[in-house]
Amino acid sequence: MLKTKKELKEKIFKRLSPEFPLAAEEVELTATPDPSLGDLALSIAFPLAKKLKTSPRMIARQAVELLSKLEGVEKVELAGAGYINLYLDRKNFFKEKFSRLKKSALEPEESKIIVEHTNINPNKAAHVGHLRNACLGDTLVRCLRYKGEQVEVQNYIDDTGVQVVDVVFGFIELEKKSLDEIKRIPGKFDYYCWDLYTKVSRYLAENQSAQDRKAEILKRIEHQLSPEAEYAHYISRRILKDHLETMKRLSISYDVLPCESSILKLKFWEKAFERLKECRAIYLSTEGENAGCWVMKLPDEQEREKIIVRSDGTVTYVGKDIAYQLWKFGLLGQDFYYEPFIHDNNRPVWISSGEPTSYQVHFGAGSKVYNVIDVRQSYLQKVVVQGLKSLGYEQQAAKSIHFSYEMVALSPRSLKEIKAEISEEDRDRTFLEVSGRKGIGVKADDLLDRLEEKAWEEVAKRNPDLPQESKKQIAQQIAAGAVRYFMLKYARNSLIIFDFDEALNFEGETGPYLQYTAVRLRSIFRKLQERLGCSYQEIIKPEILAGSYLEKLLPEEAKDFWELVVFASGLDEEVLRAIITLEFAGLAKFTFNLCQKINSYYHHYQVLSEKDEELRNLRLITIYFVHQILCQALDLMGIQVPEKM
RNA sequence: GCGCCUGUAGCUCAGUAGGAUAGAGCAGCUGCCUUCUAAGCAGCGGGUCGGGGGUUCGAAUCCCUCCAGGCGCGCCA
Repeated sequence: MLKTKKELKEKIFKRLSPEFPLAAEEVELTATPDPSLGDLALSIAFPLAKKLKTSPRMIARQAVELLSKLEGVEKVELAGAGYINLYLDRKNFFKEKFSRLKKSALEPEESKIIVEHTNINPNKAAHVGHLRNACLGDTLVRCLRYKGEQVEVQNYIDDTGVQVVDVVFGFIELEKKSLDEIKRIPGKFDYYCWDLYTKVSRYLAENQSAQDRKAEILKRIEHQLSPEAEYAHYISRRILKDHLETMKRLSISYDVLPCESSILKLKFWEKAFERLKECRAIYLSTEGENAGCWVMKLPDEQEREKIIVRSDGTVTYVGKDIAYQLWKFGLLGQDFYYEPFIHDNNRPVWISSGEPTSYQVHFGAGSKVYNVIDVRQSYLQKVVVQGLKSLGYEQQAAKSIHFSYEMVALSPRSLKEIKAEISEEDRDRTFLEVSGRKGIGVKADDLLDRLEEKAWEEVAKRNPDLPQESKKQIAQQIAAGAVRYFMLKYARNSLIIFDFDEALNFEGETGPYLQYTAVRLRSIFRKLQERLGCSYQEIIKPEILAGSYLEKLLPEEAKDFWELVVFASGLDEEVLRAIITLEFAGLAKFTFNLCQKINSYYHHYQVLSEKDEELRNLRLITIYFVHQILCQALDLMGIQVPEKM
């Protein structure tokens, strides 16, 4: 539809501009409120009427005449107070759209786009909040690739930060475990550390004196001293592997894992620091409470200074982030070293190293960067962008996009289910923020396990004869589809108050409903082979569309057919809109509505039992068309289509 | 205190670079399985779009104001 609209707009402008004071970008084609009013609406008469001091209907009447016999348009009509409605040439439209199936009308604009997402501290298991981040990030990646962009997916690993230090502290000081003993801990290590981290947080809050010992461990890890650094390295790597396993369950993968330890080792910050000092982006505060710190000022926020380097000379998190952002744009003049960390579908996932390796691979140096981080870090992301601006990198600053989204919180019911211990002050709240520190959160794998269990039962009920292995695989696909749709269906500004009943629902506007729709469409083609002995490839050929098939349809079916085709053709527009607004709820809703329409369509119009062969084939081709687009949309959201359900 | 965000059906949410009659899902109630999978389809009921003012041909959408809620503003990450 994107292509059709673009071509039409140009033609319309050509016809109207000699007669009316009109700019090309003022020609807007929108959907009509009702398909019976035509396919596309032009509301240009309203602003023109104002300019020319006449009535919109007068303008519209004149425009309708000027637009007669437009190529690709069957009829132009005046409607309402002054709308100009266009009826598309159905036969040619469908023919063209069918021949362009699987071809995106979108075009790439960047040389290389970097998307950073997931970024879970490697000291505990992933929870539902992390799932939202990863699902949004991965969907963005898929949409950008569909648009034709070259995309590099990064997952930043804060392997030397205080959260990892807390767990190291727990193993050394509370559990008194040697590294070998830690290595022998069986089972899910991220779960083990989830509990330990909560214990440590409580212990540190109650024992102020332990803070010094923790600070010492932090220093020793930053300076790569034994044995603390080995602890941190082992723990973070093992948990990272667990995280990657969790994400794999959702078909989410990465190209490269840049680590904070490498940034420290290769002195990325020192380099950035020199530059920031040189161009006076930051300055040494000499008086007031920030005396002795290097600080940055945000131009529009007069009062506040942001501390970048502490008075003891250590750099803050945001400082390191500026250096990291410079590297992402290839502005640091230096790269990490890399080695393969794991293999995902025979493709290496690379991890950064501070030491030279034998691998000649390079990452970073993007022309546009998306950082998928929740809304609470908006201020810090602004500081990072300001850093780039101050260094004179205006263009890169403009292409540093903070993809922000609201957090996931837990409903009182969910809190009860996970048996969370809730403090007195939190008791009256209608929801509670996920907190790794307090151990309050729904672990990603727990949620996926519960979904899989439920899906398995449903599959077994319906398809008892399937082999165990198939049932398991289908259950996994359904569980993943449920999670991914759940995370996308809310607008990113909307706080998700997580509730098990809602997340575990497979009916209505859910991932499994979409999957079920695709599975059933697919089974029509399978049954075609089984019952009638012919494959759909024999029937669905482009030549068929050259015939006079559409004329065979009775008015009611013609209307339903056409509405379906026009709607399905909107995918490209929907994807482009999603990329521009960074909003995937619309794409999710579009796919859901497409499913509703196709479900309704083939309930009304039987396919295989239709005696009239031409009619049957036309229905088949319609269903094929929609099925293709549906599968594309599902793929963009990372939702797989099971063989059976 | 300052900044950002949110308020739409009983519940959860779409719809906001102004556009034709405000939409879904869940929950409730009616029908439809000897039929391409009932994880489905068809239908019914349900609304002062937080309140008030303004801008105009037209406002859920833009502006002002008030009310309610959330988040952020650390020499934490």
